[in-house]
Order: sequence, then structure tokens, then C-alpha cells
Amino acid sequence: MLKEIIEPLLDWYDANARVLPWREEPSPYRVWVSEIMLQQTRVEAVKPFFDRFLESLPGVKELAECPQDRLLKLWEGLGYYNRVRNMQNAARVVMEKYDGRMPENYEALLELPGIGRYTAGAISSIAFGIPVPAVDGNVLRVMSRLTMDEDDILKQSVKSRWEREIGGMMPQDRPGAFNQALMELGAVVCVPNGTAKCGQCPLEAFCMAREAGRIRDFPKKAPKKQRKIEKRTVLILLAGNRTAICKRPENGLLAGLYEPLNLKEHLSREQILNYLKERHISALHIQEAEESKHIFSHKEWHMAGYIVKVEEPLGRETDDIIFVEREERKKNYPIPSAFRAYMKYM
DNA sequence: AAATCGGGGAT
DNA sequence: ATCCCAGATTT
Repeated sequence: MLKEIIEPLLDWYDANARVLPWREEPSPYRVWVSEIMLQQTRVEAVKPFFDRFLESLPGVKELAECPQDRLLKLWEGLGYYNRVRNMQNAARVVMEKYDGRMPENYEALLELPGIGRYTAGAISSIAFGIPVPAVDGNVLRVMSRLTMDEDDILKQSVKSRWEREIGGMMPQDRPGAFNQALMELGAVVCVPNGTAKCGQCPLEAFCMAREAGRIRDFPKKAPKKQRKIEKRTVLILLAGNRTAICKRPENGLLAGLYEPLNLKEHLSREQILNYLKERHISALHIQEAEESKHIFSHKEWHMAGYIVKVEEPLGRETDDIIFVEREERKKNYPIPSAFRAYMKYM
């Protein structure tokens, strides 16, 4: 019976829970921010961002009122930037609809932008003590191994089934600890890729995959499709001590962030000159920089870089291009990691 | 149901 | 190189 895992799991968690910034004082806002940051992102990656974010935006009101550039700058390098844009939209709803206080209710949390079933369950259980499940990738891996479940954990139907299963066995007195214990076990003991540390697992005696010596065979996952390769041409425009950056569109990849000129395909010097001429930018000199590859989850950019010295623009702007000094750029403009190779020129 | 959306660390 | 992460939203 699966319910037998509850007590040994909670005992293990009490003795082994990691000390994490968001566990010190699990207020609804702090739990919310941590859960959004932790979506598809490891604990170690989130650590440097969490305290800085909380210090800069200590509450729902500050988050709701924060200018977008400053908000994205706090998220710069974390990835999946719509997470923080959605969270700000949710903060504005919380201000207007709930008088600035997070709703103490799973269904109401689920309605907020950026909060899905997992995050609503995590906030409900950890911050409010509501006995609802929080099923993430860790939990699915642990459960699939415990029961040798052959189903593909990427399927929504399988996640729903485990939510129902776990929802029916929540310890009513410690739902937050139980959810975190399952995730913690998956994160530090029942780790992916067949390297599980079964000797340290409090559930070893209950684990069917362990008994069968088949930990490596679980969880089952459908193979993922190949990434698309996109050729890009990146132009580092230098005008005196200023460089050119452009704001990306409000939707889609890297929405709202800034970047150097980033053009489709690999362009010849002639094509580059034509492009600049059409935008009334006088190029004085073009120098090849290194090529660079950046891998996203579903596509790759193969970038050819050029350093282009241009005449000082009369005003500050040409079209949507802004010329800024290095220190101002570093302080105020969020730029994706994809351009890391070229930042030394800017 | 499938595609989109980042980045980095482990293997 | 491949995997995968305290997932959500859009198509």
C-alpha cells in the first residue's frame, strides 16, 4: 500500500531537508516567487537570484509596480522570461482583486497567470497548509520507480492520475512537508539517468524498480524531437564609446529583452552594408568576430558575429535602435545569455 | 496532444 | 553530444 511511504518519507525529510532561502520564512509571497523561479530550473541555479529579487521587490505591491526593464534585469540569465512577466500580471490581479494578499485557496491561485496545477498545489500546501498535491518531475520519477509504472510521465493523463493518487493520500497535518519531501527525495536521492542513490533512500524497501534491479528503466519518457537550427548574423555596432541594442518584441522568444542587431541567415559583407544603408547607418569598418552557438530547448542559433564601426548617430536613436554606453547597458538593460560571446565587444 | 519558451550543470 | 530540471501557456 502506497500510504506506507508517508511516515518514513517525512522522517527522512525532517532529518535531511536542505536549508534553502525560501524555507526560512515560507510566507505566501516568498513561496510563490521561489516556485516560479524553480519551474524547470535547479535549486542551485535559483539560489543567487532569490534573495536579490526579494530584496528588490519585497512584496506583491512592489512587484506589481515594477518597470519592465528592471523586472527582466532581476531575471536576466534565469531563462523562461515569461515566468516573471506572468508573475507581474498575477501580482496586479492580486492587488486589484484580493487587496494585495495571495488568495488562500487552490482554485483561486490556479486562476492567476503563470500558476498551473503544480504551482497552485505547492503554494497551497507549503504556505497555507492546504492538503493538495504538487506533482512535478521529481515526484513523477519517484512514483514511476516505486511502482514500476510503464506509462510515459510526459503525458498529461499520467500526471493527472498521479495527482489524483497522491491527493488521496495527503497527510492532513503536514501537506507542505510531504510534497517537499517527495520532491527533495527526487532531487537528491532518486535522481535521473540511472544514478539513483538507493542506499540512502528511505523508501528502498517499498521500491519495485529497486527490487527488480531496474531503476535505470524508469521513468518511461517518449523521445524528444530534434532542435531546429537557425543561422543568425549578429552585428555589434560601435559608435564611439556606445553600442547599439534593440528591444525584442513583447511576445515570443526572449520577449522584452534587449539584444545587439540580430539578423536572419548568414549575411555577406555586402548584404550587411545594404541592411545598414537602408537604416541610414553609415558603416566605417566591418571586422569579423568569432562564430558562436547557443542552444535553446527547441532551437539552436548558429551566429556569425561582426564588429561594425559606425558614425556617431546625431540623436540617440535610429528606428528602434538605441545607442548606450557599456556601464549603462550592464546596469539597466536585460540581455539574454545567448549573446555572451559578443558581450566583451559591447 | 504538440509546440513554444532558457539556461546551465551533470553525465 | 544528451539529459533534464520544484512547468505554464499557446497552438
